[in-house]
Amino acid sequence: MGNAALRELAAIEEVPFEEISGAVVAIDAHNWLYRYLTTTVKWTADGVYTTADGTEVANLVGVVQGLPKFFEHDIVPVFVFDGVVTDLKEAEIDDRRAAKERAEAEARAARERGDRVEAARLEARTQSLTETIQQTTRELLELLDVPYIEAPAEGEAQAAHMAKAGDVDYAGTEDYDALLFGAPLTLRQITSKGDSERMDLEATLAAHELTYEQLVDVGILCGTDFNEGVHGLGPKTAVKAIHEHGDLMSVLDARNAAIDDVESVRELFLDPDVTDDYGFDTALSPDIEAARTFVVEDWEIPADEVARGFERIEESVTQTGLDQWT
DNA sequence: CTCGAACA
DNA sequence: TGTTCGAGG
Repeated sequence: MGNAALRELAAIEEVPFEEISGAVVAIDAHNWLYRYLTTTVKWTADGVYTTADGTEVANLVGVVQGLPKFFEHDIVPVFVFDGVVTDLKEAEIDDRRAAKERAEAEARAARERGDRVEAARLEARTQSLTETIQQTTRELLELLDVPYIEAPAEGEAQAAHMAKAGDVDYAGTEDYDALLFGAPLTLRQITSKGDSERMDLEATLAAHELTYEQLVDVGILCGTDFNEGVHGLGPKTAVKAIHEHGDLMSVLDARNAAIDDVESVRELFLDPDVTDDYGFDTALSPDIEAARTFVVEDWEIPADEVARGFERIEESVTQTGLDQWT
């Protein structure tokens, strides 16, 4: 869909990790877990990260391997979990569910004709963030004393809100929607090896001579997770149209186009369901032994899969002294 | 989401 | 030149 259109418009700059040392980042937990699981941990079909009763907990490996990245650069993550799913997102979720079911059927077929490699490849696409995955992630974060909060609705919106309020320095997500939710600064690619990317809302607005409200309108015209965009409108044309007509409604009128629930979608970005009722401590004192027991004994993850991760966490505690962050 | 190819 | 579409992660 048209979400990537925003990349074309966004003011993005690479930043070395040294430059963001000491930053507090509100991490979109869903986005982070998903990215980590698909790129680094490789959700597998062979059951390595599955308990005897068949529960998939690859997330625990992801968390243990992913946290050192923050610790080693003195970055404090505050994980933000999603709350209730917006009705408007249901269409998108239906699409994903359909894709997942298709992949499951294809995987079954591949397995039946004896193509194990193909079956494994397809099964990797059928994974989703289960309740267990989210809950065990919370429990592990608690043991490691890493702060997390619950969003009333979209985690993305809540992270943006915290950044806007100045309670964190950045929203952390791959999703360009962060811009539409009004996050002043967003960090992207915090999981990957190389430099991270900083996305700047003010600079984006300035570069295209748009107000924040107009940028939201441009995003909606191109399409978001919450609405289908207008056919034929990509980033360039949408900006041109907003300049010409002023706002979303005028553009739709002029082109004789319509978007389902436009007002609700706009409202969702401009006045999202978020809370100010959060608090977190950035001084961390992780209980590494308890965390290791939780992962290895309670959830049956092979000890060597997480050994290096825990080692790195331990090293950052003793070397930089996590509990000295305040 | 990202990339690359096809297409007005 | 900008948008769409499909495959892969």
